Amino acid sequence: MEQTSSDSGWRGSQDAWLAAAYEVLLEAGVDAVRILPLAKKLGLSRTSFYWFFKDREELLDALVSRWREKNTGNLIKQSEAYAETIAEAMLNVFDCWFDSELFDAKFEFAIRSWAIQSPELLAEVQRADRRRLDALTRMFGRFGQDEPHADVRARTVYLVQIGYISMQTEEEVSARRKRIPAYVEIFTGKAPEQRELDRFFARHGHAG
Amino acid sequence: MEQTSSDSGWRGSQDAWLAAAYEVLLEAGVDAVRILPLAKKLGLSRTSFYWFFKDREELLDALVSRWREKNTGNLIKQSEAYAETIAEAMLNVFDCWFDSELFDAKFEFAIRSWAIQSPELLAEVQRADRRRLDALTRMFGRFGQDEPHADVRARTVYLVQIGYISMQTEEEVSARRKRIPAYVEIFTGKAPEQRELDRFFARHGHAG
DNA sequence: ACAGGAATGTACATACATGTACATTTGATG
DNA sequence: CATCAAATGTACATGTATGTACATTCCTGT
Repeated sequence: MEQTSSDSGWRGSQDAWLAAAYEVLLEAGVDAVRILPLAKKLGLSRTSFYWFFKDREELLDALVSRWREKNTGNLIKQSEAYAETIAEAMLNVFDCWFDSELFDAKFEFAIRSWAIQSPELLAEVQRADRRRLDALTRMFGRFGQDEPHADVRARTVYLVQIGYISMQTEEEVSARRKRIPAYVEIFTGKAPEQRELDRFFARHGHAG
Repeated sequence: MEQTSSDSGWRGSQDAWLAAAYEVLLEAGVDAVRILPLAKKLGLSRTSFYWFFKDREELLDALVSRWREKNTGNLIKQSEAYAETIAEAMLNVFDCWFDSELFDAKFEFAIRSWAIQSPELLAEVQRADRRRLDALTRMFGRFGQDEPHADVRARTVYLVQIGYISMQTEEEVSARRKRIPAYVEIFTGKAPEQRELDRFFARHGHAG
């Protein structure tokens, strides 16, 4: 069985370095992800890093892989989930914005900021954008929107979220929750039914 | 009279360094804004930089000032411009997204990415967000939206744009132009009149 | 044409990062 | 408990950045 950092007797591990790198990436951007500071953070010698990674680049690649595997897959899955109405479908997608297991917003922003200085990463981010937008467009298509409207509605939903992430706001969940009905109405052109909202809030463990 | 770089007999100038810094900031992010590379870019000795700026920080501050003065002011102005209908008001705001004199999207993104590693800058960006959102909310309020809807509509408009910027897409203007009617409809809940669109396109020098 | 400030360049001290070579310590296993 | 690979640490060579001191060159105005 594969060992994780916590139960091997050693202080360091590939995972520990990666976890530290992830934290720093989210808090301060790629350029702050440097081996020496990470070593200090972990209380390890800088050079033992090289036991787990060939060099800094390999660490950064590992961060990108982590992002790739998490965010895009779940968003597409949610936009393809079963729904009776467009409002319900919309709320399935909203799950991503309220469940950090499904979509890691801070990570997403850090990656996009990083892409400004890396053409390869930018290309990859744009591939992800296209896949996500396509999935959302198909969702609106399934509920009867014609092509141009489905496209622009998909963009609206997606870009509002990407924009929200880029604002780096720290808000109470309750404040964000209040906007949900209005967002659903604007995004889909139709106000959601109360029972649809109830189902959504129930999923997210809010008493009501 | 104040001299600008081009007509003083000197090769360097505060403006030349700032312009180079601006370019690099947009292309590669803050961490690429370093004096030595800038000097190479300008074909000057690194140290003559210190004639114009105390240190790197002063240069970075100048970049922030530049951003502050440009983007926020114009966006607010456009959202307060005269309009007969909400669609027309919306299109006044759209001016910003189609005229780089009014709003510098790449600059905006570079600043936001920078903010990830600078709490002071983040605070300033968030102040700007608030001012801009308030102006947009007031705009929707003037056209009869009640508070919660005006707020969420303002957010939708603003976040779509911030999200678009964050995608770092390079698109033909024509592709973006096609989406305008659908966006106006989604953002305001009402399709724009043809004459309103005509007025908009005329402003932006498209034959029709 | 020359004085004097504006601008540039050279040289130096320093800081912080990377990565490699090699020695040392640590922990699991027989 | 001895062994051996896993993990850590020390030392060194190198690269790239910063900022200061000081000398030099260049433009402008008289």
